[in-house]
Amino acid sequence: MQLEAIIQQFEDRCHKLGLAVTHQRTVIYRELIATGEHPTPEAVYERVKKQIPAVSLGTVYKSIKTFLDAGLLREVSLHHGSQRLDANTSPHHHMVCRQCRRIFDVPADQVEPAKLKNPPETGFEVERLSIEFWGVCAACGHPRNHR
Amino acid sequence: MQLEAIIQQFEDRCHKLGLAVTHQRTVIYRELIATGEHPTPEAVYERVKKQIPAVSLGTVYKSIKTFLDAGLLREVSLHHGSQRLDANTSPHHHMVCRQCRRIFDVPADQVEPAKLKNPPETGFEVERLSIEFWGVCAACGHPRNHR
DNA sequence: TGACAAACGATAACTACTATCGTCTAATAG
DNA sequence: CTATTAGACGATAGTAGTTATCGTTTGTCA
Repeated sequence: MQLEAIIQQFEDRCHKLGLAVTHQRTVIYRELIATGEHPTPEAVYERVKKQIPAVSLGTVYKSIKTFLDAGLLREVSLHHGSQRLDANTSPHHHMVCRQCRRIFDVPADQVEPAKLKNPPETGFEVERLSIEFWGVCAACGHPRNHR
Repeated sequence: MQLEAIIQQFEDRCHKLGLAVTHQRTVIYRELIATGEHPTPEAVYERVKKQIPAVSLGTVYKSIKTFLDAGLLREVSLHHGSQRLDANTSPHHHMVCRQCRRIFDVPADQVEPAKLKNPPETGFEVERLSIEFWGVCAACGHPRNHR
């Protein structure tokens, strides 16, 4: 899809969600789409600042949070913030609650193993893989507003 | 394996690695093993403090870093620290370099999909899954000291 | 076009983590 | 079983990443 069509869709979704379509939000969203990478908020801020020199870092953070809540954007990982340690030496994967961020072990033999069909020709040397089942744990219930 | 046998093994590995076996390290490691969860360094500190009230938070952080470097411990995720954003709406997974932490997309159709053999009876509602291939990217080379 | 809710920028505050430094202790060599 | 010493410790200051507060500005809708 063309970038401008994506921006159009973004504006429509904002209207539907009752979110004001501001110049800042549009530029921030455009930069998030335009970069093929997985930027940090700081990196987004640097890109946006080139177009809106007066933009505030707080605004970038607030906009990102708004987009995440609205489902316009995803996080690569649910674990940023604080480090989580794993001393379990037996092969296992994880279930992660997206609300309370609790982590539950899933023994490896309960999982149909994933693998790359075509080993990548990028020179990337895969050493191990980590499978995470994202969802909502029993304690947090099963609300409908998915991210 | 019994807890005390694991501690014994821990002390042997410390000696082999040239790491001093201190009371603090032993208690920290024991608490990491004893908790079935995936604690934050802060949570480990709280547990250790009950046994060594004078322990410093810095020591807990330093010990954890030492254990990670030595391969005595793993991180649940390579992404703690700063948030990483994902505006790519097409189904995909990730390859993550454990050195430079760069993230590369892997289209979902290149991956043999994983799934839970026995849907968990824990009340955990799985919404989506995230597969990460951990390794070393071409730019970082392929050193031998794996984590 | 005017009213108002909400978004903005500036700034302070907070959490998670790392570095520094003087003291203490585990490892070792005698 | 001591003496020596590298390195591990606790206290504390500093940094990075993020969130909260507040007065001003702006997008939305009547």
